[in-house]
Amino acid sequence: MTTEIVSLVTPGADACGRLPVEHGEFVRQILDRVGDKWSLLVIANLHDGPRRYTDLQQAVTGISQRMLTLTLRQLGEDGLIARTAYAEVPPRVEYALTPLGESFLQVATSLVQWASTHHGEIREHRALALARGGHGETS
Amino acid sequence: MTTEIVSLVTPGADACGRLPVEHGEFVRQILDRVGDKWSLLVIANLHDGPRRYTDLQQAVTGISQRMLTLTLRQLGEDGLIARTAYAEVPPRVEYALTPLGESFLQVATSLVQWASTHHGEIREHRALALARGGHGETS
DNA sequence: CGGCATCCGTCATGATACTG
DNA sequence: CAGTATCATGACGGATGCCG
Repeated sequence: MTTEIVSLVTPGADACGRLPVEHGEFVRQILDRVGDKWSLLVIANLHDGPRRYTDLQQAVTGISQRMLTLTLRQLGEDGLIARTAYAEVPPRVEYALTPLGESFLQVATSLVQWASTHHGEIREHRALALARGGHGETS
Repeated sequence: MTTEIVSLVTPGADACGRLPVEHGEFVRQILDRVGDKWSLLVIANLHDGPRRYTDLQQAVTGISQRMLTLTLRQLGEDGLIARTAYAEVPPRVEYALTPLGESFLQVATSLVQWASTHHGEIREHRALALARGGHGETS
């Protein structure tokens, strides 16, 4: 829905078992999911266990109903989370991580940890780059 | 430049060492980099060693000069890649992964591998979801 | 060759309002 | 409480053309 990949990388760029870039097609699909603004946050907030719609909305803070609903639906369609609706008087719906979702959470976690570890370096680099070419040139 | 985070998640959602969601701020910054359309692909194409501008443009296939330049600059500012310009008659510029960039590549690789492993499941789920709610509802 | 600037279309995102 | 529908916007990305 969001993208329509074609080839992405040179068709002859394989022969290295380290990063199967040729599979860019589905890598991009996954990336479009993680890369979007909320998916990862929603998943992260599910690591504790099932959570309700409103509950999530507050947990993620800045998310709108629209985006929460959309993200939840996408994640559900991808099989990363499961939706359970209870036919009670006050409607209650819970979302939980599926096994697939949990396996993804681990990958996501390593990403987050990398970010935690290196964001300092990155910020330094950014500041440095900004100081140099951001306004005064090299002169 | 792309986003202006504020809080992202509930300020009281810590106490769990597994996913420091409270750090969503810089996680999002990283995510905005990986999540964009090309960064990961460019980085992946650099795992081999230094590469030239035009070289990269062909390697990534669908990328435009604009996006390649932009991506390269971003990555450079973040300290993930290094730019080396040779003052030769035919101008030559090479881009290479920095140690930071290589450490990131490892994380990216695990993400790609997860994608490789589970894209099948995801596609199944998607097809299933599509078949059910895509047009006919639940009877 | 390598790179930047501009115009422009698209689409994801967010705000708001309404329904079951 | 949970979710949908509509509208507006602004970021993102692509094409083109010019400069070092």
